[in-house]
Amino acid sequence: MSIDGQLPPKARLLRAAAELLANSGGSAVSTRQITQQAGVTAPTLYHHFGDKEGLFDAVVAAGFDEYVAGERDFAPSGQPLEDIRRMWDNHVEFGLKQPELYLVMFGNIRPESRPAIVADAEALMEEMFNKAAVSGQLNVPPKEAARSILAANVGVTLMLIAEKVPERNLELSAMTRDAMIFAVSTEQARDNGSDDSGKSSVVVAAIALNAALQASHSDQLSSSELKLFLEWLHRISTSSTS
Amino acid sequence: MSIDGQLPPKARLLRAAAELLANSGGSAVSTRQITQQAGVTAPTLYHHFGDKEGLFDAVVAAGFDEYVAGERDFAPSGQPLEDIRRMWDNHVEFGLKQPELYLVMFGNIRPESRPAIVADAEALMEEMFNKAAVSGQLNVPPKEAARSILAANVGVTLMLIAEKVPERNLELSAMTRDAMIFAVSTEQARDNGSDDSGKSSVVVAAIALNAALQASHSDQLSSSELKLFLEWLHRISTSSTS
DNA sequence: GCAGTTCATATAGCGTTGCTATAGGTGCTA
DNA sequence: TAGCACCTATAGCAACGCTATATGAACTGC
Repeated sequence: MSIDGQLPPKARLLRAAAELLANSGGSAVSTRQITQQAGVTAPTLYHHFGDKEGLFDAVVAAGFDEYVAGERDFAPSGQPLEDIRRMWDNHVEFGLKQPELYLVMFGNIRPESRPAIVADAEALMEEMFNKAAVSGQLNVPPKEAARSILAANVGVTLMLIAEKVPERNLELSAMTRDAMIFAVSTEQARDNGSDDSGKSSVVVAAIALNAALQASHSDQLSSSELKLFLEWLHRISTSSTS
Repeated sequence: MSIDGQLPPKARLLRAAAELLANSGGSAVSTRQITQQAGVTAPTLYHHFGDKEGLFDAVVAAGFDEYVAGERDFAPSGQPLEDIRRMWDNHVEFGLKQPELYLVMFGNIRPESRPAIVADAEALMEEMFNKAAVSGQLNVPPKEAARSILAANVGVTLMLIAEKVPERNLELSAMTRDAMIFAVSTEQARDNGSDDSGKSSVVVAAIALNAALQASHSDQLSSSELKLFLEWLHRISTSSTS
């Protein structure tokens, strides 16, 4: 199962490490696995990459190029905030598509040691926020906005990765994304008081009622009634959120 | 350097693990270190805790108690959203005070394996959001709000931990916190005379929901369902919930 | 008081990990 | 051909998580 062919050992090591990482399923990947799959022996790895972390950094660098490509490849829409929204989604998508690589990049956290890649990602996002700031759409400095959004973006992505696939709910991402972007922006489209105010008041009321019922051990309703009742409330409160 | 004294080996192991973890400075802690410092041998560890992760889980459980104590120990201000704000700050403070322990609790992420502790923390926060929902201060379901806020809270805390101490800027936390809380809240609750919040809100919410349902041609429910539903709402809203 | 049982700890060692001291091969320039 | 970098392999070290096995201690039933 080794990677034969004409590639030089260094490239074979990179490729083997990336493949094993992608298929590891969360368990650790050993240097012996990597060198065996690459068809080389241990000293070759350490000659080219110094140590295991060096190899992983190199893999991450390649992964980051892919990440950056995803972050840049859409045409600027002229609306920086819309671009940032897409940046967020690209970030989450990248994390869910390659969770192991993402975890090496963003999940390998140790106190007071900030991976260079985080700074790079932050710079990428700050660059985008600068455009928003130029057009007066920001109410906080771009740097702060980028740091804040990236932190939330990483937090959401990590939480989604930790969840089992069938339970992953991208609403979490969309909601957090919009909340954060709105918070740093100057747009005031919050309360239009227009048509959907009726709808949203249903939602608010249903949510409040639902919570109140769960809080008080309501003996107004039998348990089976209550169950159905709550199910309806849930249907209402989740169906009409737009 | 071993922990002598009268404590049973199990407690000594827990204590040694917690101490070593707190002083590890980010590097890994081995079972040999732990057993040596505890003054026992390896099989004792595995007899009591199964494996290394079991021991760490036990340490985390103790750490979580401390975390929960921090999250609960302030008196409810009567303003749930204000309490949530303090919850957020407690979370960050806990993470910065004991980064290694925090990383074991919230930073040990693997795909599709969600640590039980995350679910616990989420439940704790959801509980608080339920109170906010009761007083009609939420515009999203409490569960979604809790997940979203917790994700952002963890993301911010991890990012702060990764930064070198002198560069840590708590503005990042405050800003993200307020952004998230604002986003899930119904900002209208500001000028409420807070009198009619609480238990009677069941009635208020039920009435509001009732009116809203009748106003909109709700096609979420069938007509017979709606009839029964409204009957229940009537029962609830005309009786006093304890 | 004594055998039987269970719990708790120790001795010794297995297999794997990341990594390296040393040496040998390969291809280039002179 | 000689010399010199560069690259790779053999073999093995120390540390890791973990365990098969055995021994001691404490309690139970008769």
